[in-house]
Amino acid sequence: MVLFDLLGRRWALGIIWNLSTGPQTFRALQSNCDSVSPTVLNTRLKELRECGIVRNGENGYELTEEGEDLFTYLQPLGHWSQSWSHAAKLKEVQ
Amino acid sequence: MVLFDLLGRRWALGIIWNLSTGPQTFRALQSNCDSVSPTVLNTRLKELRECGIVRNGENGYELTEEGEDLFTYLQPLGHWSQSWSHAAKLKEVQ
DNA sequence: AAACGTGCTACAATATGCGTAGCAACACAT
DNA sequence: ATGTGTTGCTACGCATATTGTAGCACGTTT
Repeated sequence: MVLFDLLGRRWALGIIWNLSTGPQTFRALQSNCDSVSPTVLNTRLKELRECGIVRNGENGYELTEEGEDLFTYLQPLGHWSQSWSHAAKLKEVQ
Repeated sequence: MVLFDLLGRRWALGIIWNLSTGPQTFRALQSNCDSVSPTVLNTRLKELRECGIVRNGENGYELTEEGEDLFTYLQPLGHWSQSWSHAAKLKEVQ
């Protein structure tokens, strides 16, 4: 339940998702996340760092081993969301 | 990304998680979610219903087929979170 | 009728997020 | 050394979201 509290905050999932493609600078991450305000981005990064999911490495922010691990469990959601948004759009049309 | 926006709202994940154990009444769900305020619970339920993840059935609120499907992808996160919170606690001790 | 549980709303207080501006530190070129 | 650029990040005021408490309207049971 603690995990849901952490992930159930705005942009937490998006940040992890974006970092899965590789290390990014603060600003790059910001623009990739639909221009989140730096205030929130910094807060989320701080939380995720404290939980050992993200770290500030050589090439900017990146997922830790635990973060990568978490992402592998998160990835299936991406596939599901595609078919889901597809079905949702079909319903809109009706 | 739309999915992350939906799930990245407070209690959205918790609601789905709780409903996975079976249908629940509004109030039961509320007390199981750490006494969320009814305002938020109702808002989340409305959103989740509009997205076809949750519905109001005979025995109270329950997951739709799509909701159940989503949960199967969510479930591995529960396992991961256990080992993760364990590791996190170990770090606190240090 | 009285008592209960149901889903849900109203309202004020608080927390959280957003958007903009801008700082300090560093790199590099002029 | 002075400008120019990028970096991570903070300050601040405003907007939105969430919380907590109270209570309504409805149906069922007593």
